[in-house]
Amino acid sequence: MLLTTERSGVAVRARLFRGFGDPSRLSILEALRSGFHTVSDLVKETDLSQSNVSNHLSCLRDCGLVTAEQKGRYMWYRLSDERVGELLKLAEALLADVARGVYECTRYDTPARLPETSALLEVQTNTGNRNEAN
Amino acid sequence: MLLTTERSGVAVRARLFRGFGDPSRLSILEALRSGFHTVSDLVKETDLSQSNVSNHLSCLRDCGLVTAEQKGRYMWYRLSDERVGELLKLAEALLADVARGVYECTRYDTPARLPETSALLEVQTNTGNRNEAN
DNA sequence: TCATTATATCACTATATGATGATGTAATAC
DNA sequence: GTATTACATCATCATATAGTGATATAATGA
Repeated sequence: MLLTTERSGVAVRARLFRGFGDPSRLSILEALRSGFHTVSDLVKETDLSQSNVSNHLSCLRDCGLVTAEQKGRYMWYRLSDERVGELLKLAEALLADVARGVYECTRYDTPARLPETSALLEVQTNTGNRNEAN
Repeated sequence: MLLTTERSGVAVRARLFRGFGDPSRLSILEALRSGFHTVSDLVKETDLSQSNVSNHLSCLRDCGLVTAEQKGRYMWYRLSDERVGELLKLAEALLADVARGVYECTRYDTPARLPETSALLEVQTNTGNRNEAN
């Protein structure tokens, strides 16, 4: 039973989106859009530490977003499917139009984040409530 | 300065993807694919608590993924852009093919999750390393 | 008016998640 | 052989995030 999109597909798809939902991983994916990269390539391009990149790659591989192939002592990574690139592109386009929304984002008190990149990025993701509506 | 996709766009886009990257929010977005819904509609359809739904909606609105309009004492929510639906669809299609990847996922020790939905969903997202490569 | 319905807000708490640094392990180079 | 390079793994810790329950608010209905 290969759970694809039906039952409990929501949780799996959420996982998939999470793959894209981190700045470090997104940087890696962006880098891979231009083709094969080794881990050290990615370390250079993203300015992340080697273990950090490796761990994220491991996660991305688990999610099925990238695939790897060993050649000598190098591991060559690439996007697993062109639709990964399409998703990135589509999100880009979407963002260009809903940017105002993201722009305005500052829910609650903005729990403090990178001082430089910050401010505009504070799209809080919090939740809460009661269910008396039953 | 309306940061769209250029500088620091990675962080913003990651935020956008995070909007999709949670099972509860994804359920809400899925429900909204079929059109306008009130909060109470969504509470029924998703089995989440009212405050939970409201908080997630607040987050989704901040991300620009949904928009709302008040009519009387009801708030009518809908997807803000058809590309939101397209992203959901594309991810669905992608998942159908990379499902094997997600299927196999169990990184580290699988920190315990929903006993029923579980197992297959365990796409761990951890990271780590050292950077001596400098 | 008061009750009820529909929704939002928020403090609080438990858990998930990301980054780091240390270390393991192959593959090549010398 | 030893050294070095390329990468993976993992424990640890700090922070982000989601859910809950209580409460606020606004709109309608009686």
